[in-house]
Amino acid sequence: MHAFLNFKSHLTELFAQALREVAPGAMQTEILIERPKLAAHGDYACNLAMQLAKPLRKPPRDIAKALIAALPASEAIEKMEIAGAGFINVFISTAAKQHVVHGVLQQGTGYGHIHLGAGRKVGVEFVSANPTGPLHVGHGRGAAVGDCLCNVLSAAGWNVTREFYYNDAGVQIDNLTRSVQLRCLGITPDHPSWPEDGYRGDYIAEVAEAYLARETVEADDQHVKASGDVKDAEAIRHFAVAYLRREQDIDLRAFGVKFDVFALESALYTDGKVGETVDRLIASGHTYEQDDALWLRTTDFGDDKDRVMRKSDGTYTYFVPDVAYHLDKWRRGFVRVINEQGADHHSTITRVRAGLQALDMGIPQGWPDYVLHQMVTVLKSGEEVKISKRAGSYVTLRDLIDEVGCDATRYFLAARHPDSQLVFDIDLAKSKSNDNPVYYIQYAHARICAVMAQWGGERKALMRSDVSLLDNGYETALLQRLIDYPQLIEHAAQELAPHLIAFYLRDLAADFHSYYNASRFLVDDEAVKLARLALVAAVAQVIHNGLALLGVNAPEKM
RNA sequence: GCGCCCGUAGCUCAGUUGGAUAGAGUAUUGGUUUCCGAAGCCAAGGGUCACAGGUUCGACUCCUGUCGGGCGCGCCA
Repeated sequence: MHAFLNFKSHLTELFAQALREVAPGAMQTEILIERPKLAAHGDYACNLAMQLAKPLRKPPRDIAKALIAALPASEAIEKMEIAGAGFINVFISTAAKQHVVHGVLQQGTGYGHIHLGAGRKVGVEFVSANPTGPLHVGHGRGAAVGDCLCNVLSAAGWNVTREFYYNDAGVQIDNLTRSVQLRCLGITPDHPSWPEDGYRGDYIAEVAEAYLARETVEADDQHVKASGDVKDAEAIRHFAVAYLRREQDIDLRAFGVKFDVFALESALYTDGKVGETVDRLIASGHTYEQDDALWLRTTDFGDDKDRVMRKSDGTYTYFVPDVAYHLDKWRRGFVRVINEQGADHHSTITRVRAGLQALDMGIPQGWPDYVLHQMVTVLKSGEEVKISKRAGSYVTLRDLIDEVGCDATRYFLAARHPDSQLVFDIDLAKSKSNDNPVYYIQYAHARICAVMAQWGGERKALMRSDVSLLDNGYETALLQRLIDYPQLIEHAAQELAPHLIAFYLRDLAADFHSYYNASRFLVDDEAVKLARLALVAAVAQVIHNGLALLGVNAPEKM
């Protein structure tokens, strides 16, 4: 029954058979079944006839006629029409659509899960903030988009690993260490001796205080007890990193995001992966020495200039461990890796891919994939808040969660195409939160729950409902919307476009609200009542499933 | 100067490997509640899809150029 609900693939198969008969020589033609915008154009449309017009040298409408004649019979199809330049519009019988109601109720939270990924391993790296301060709005967008993408891929049948990579050594961590150490000594950022590139935020003082108080810090990936020794820079570094990692963990938990793997840059050095990568790159012949430095000829792989691997002081530039890290991902068996990052780091893409190609180990050219989100600007009181870590003035993810709530923040940050810049107006999100689309969707869910509570019956009774009674315009629109859901998951997973979930749910909620206002569910006719309740229960289920992908709650009351 | 992303209604944004008459929300205007939640519903107005060429049965979508905005261009990460 479930497979039969996938009308799109069903029609694709039927048209493939018709194509074999009508045009045996044009087998390579791709069959595209799409959903027309207008209901008058049917439930599904096929443009095959127009594509064949040229190779067959026949009018598209004639080809359409031949295709329809050759199309194998199907109970799902009520009628077909030839329209426009040669579209074949297919109308699905209402009876065939009605199966979706019981299908959704039966599958419950599993409805929408498909087998596209076939259990293959995909690694998704996101957030990957360095432990030098709290997470800001940009990290929030990464967290919302990345986590939703993981949920979508998981629903699409992929075996997903969520990964967080961070730099726990290097120049920025040295600055952090020094800043904490100075705070321990009572020196504040307004003091003349405060270093130019020191961290000025108040949270540095909190780290220093905790260190002096010999606190123990338990982050998701490490536990550190402070020695309190102000002279021990190494101890301060360990403690500061753990402390700020813990702060990030608290924010991420409040945001509903969990990681499976935390990868430390320092570990890539200590376990020899960086060294091995360098050796392999040298052996592959893509490196050369110049000006006391070791260079990688990334221009061989599409970069606009070669990149330094080992600086003249003997240390490596950041992209070397990055390549080592991705080699490690490759070896861990990820057939696919997706890195969600801010677009300001887009130049790393070419370098990492070039490094992997230069290893000469058979890693595919376009590996790994990237999803880049554009900048988030924050408006407060009508003015842009400049995000500057050093100045200590920026909007943290925690601020947003506290002020507008986790649900609204996640929805806002995930509901846009990652490629478009995002203006997060805090005052608007706060003061007009009732106009927020997330509440509109949650309201639909809560409304259905209220109706179900008032009815008071058992879900089992809904499974026995006579869904053939669902045939008015509101009902068939909802049926089709529910049928679309698994294909939405497929599309969102293929395009790496989690924002599509948000728009779908908005439309589904709108269809429901219209239905609600035009009909009564708790009517005297028992059969009609059960059928309608079954439909809206299915709608609530899909809203629940979709919101879960966004990481947003589906409350029963609000 | 070079590279990447973006430009769609007053505002915020969708637009499914190129499809039929370009869609939502918001704002504006009008209507809607003896009845399951009005955080709702119904309706109206609002467009040279930045601009100019090109590709073809067909372009918001692909190509080229121009203009405008963002980001990046280090032996920083």
